[in-house]
Amino acid sequence: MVRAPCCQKIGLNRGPWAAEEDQILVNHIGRFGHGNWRALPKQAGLLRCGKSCRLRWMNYLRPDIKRGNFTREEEETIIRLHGELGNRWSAIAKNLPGRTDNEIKNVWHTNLKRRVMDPNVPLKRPKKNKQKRESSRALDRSDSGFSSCVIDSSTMTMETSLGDRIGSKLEDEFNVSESDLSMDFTTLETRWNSDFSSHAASDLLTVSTEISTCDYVCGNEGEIERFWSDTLAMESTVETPISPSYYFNLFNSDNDIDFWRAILMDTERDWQEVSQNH
DNA sequence: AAGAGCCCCAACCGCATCATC
DNA sequence: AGATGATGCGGTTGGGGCTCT
Repeated sequence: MVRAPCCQKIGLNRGPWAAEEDQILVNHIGRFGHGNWRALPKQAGLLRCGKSCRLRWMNYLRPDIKRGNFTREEEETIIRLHGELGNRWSAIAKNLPGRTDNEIKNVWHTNLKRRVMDPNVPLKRPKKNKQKRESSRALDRSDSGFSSCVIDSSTMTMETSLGDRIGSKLEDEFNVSESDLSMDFTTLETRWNSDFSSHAASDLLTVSTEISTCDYVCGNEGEIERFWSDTLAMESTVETPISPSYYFNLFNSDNDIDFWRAILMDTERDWQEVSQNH
């Protein structure tokens, strides 16, 4: 019996994903999840096969994927597990959080295999920050430069020019004083409940977008900014359930693009719920 | 500077397995 | 229990970027 193709391929896009397609897929999964891959592309308005969407999400767009070079420990884990499990890449990937089976398979074939066969063989040319394909850079997380954020999240005290910039934004638009920005979290929560929570979603997101895209936080000027300005350029006049913990965790120095994506997805979900209730 | 060859990795393909009816 | 559809998995490919000559 000949199995029918997983989808009607005539007229569907193939090959590298465009930034717009990535964004559509991320937005759609953020809103509705991915219960049915076969139906997803049609629902999302993507000219892609469901299988292709799944692969793109699982191997690249999923929020919990770790990018960048494999550490020595990860490589040793792969070598050890490959010795135990063989080419069961997905099983190996389960032991390496944030790494995909495809990525592990690639690193095995391109680097680790020859090291195992002959430990004296030198490593292949060291990986540099080589330019990736344009499409693959659409939502690239590996070079977002978020680590340069230096807010002290334990005390919520703003210490740098980033603080000045965001601080003035908060002062101007939310009537938040400098002393507010140095409050401990409990005080801040109280203050939020009494004063800040009446702001509309669009106002809050204007600030969070500015924070996420300002050059202090985003070293890779342009891409993330585009992503967020495009994605968040939606109107909302309703109040949202964005909580102070959410909002002020924006200042955590460990935040990266995954964090911002999670914010986006949750916010969109919240908007959906709020809109439905109106 | 240019081009040939190599390397890397995202994406594809086909088969296996699981889920549902 | 078997048919059918959906998803997962591993092997492979193709093209862009990098290095070498």
